[in-house]
Amino acid sequence: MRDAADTKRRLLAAATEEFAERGIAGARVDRIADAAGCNKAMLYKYFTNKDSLFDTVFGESVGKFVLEVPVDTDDLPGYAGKLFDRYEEQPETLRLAVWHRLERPDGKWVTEIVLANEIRLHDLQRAQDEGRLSKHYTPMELLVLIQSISTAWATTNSELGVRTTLSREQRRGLVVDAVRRLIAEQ
Amino acid sequence: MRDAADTKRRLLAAATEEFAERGIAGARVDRIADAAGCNKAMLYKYFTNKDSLFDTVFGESVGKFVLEVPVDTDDLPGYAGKLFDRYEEQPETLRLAVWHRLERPDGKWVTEIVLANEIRLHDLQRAQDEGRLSKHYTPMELLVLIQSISTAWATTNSELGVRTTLSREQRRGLVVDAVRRLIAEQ
DNA sequence: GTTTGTCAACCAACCAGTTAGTTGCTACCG
DNA sequence: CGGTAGCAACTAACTGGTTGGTTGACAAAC
Repeated sequence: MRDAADTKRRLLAAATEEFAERGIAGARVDRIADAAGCNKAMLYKYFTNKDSLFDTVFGESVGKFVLEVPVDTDDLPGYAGKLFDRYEEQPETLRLAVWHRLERPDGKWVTEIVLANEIRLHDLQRAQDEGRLSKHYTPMELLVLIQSISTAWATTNSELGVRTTLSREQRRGLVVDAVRRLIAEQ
Repeated sequence: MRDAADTKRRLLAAATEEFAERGIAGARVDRIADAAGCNKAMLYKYFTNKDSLFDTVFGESVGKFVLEVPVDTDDLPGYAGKLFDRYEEQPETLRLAVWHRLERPDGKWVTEIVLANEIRLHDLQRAQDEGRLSKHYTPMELLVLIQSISTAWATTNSELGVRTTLSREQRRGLVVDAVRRLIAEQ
């Protein structure tokens, strides 16, 4: 019954859900503890406070993400499609990232993101040097474009009435096709 | 000295800043009243509660936005550039929209958005019918793509270390060029 | 018996929303 | 013109409930 590691894991899972849903200011510490089936004191023992709990949750979320969706420099449209799939299946990742950007603008940079990004930039650069990838955009420009296009549907305000009229497969198709067009030679 | 309309305007201005900065859950009603230089009770007289104050702020922000940035179906890259400019110069608009999407997912639809969107879709459709615009993407797909590309830089998490390394003009150039590529024939 | 995990109860600060009372403007009356 | 009644604009202080964070007592494992 007594399992510190498991308690910690349950707290993290509950916190992930709560933060993804409501953000930092909207999240309630009591609700997280309740959902984890344990006491608030545990939360403050394992994570020093609300903000640092969020940071842990976000770091963990990003860590999983970069492991699970590696960039394929020889198939950027396919990469964009995989990003799209991941955001569709686990929207918490994206929501946490948006909350992070809005609510912790000067929070410590998550090293997982910085490192993963440097590797991606380097890989793209090499693909361009070796002639496997169009040089029309710089590696950084490519990353920004692919990122924004793969999250296009998720970040569109619902007023466009868009979510309902197109199937997931159609929306995915647009993402893949748009990236294909961007990196096409000429 | 006693000017109801002006008090209301000051409250709206203060609320816009506070909500854009901190979102709904993070905003403080006292802070808004203080910044507006008036009493909290005034806020509750003119706007019934915090949520409806946010709705008013957001509706007003969107209303101004759609008036100031009309779509030009014959120059979509230029339209994307204007969107980019507007988001650079008045980031509150975009921030409010993101807070809205995160914190009021089932709030009432802002009619300004719905209407403006219908008009845009219709205009794009006609441009395609008259052969002035590529039919590769549907009007709705075009809107979603243009929207996401023009906000690409603003919605990229700072971990990419991107904001500092490229000038505003360079970032704008990318947005315009990407849209140009997407709607190019062939 | 000592360390470690757990919890109920507690606290001070905070926060959205209310109320009872005051102030300044103005339209009407003499 | 001078006085004043009425009303909208405004305010200070309060309320009931919530929130992040703490603590001291107890229980289980070793």
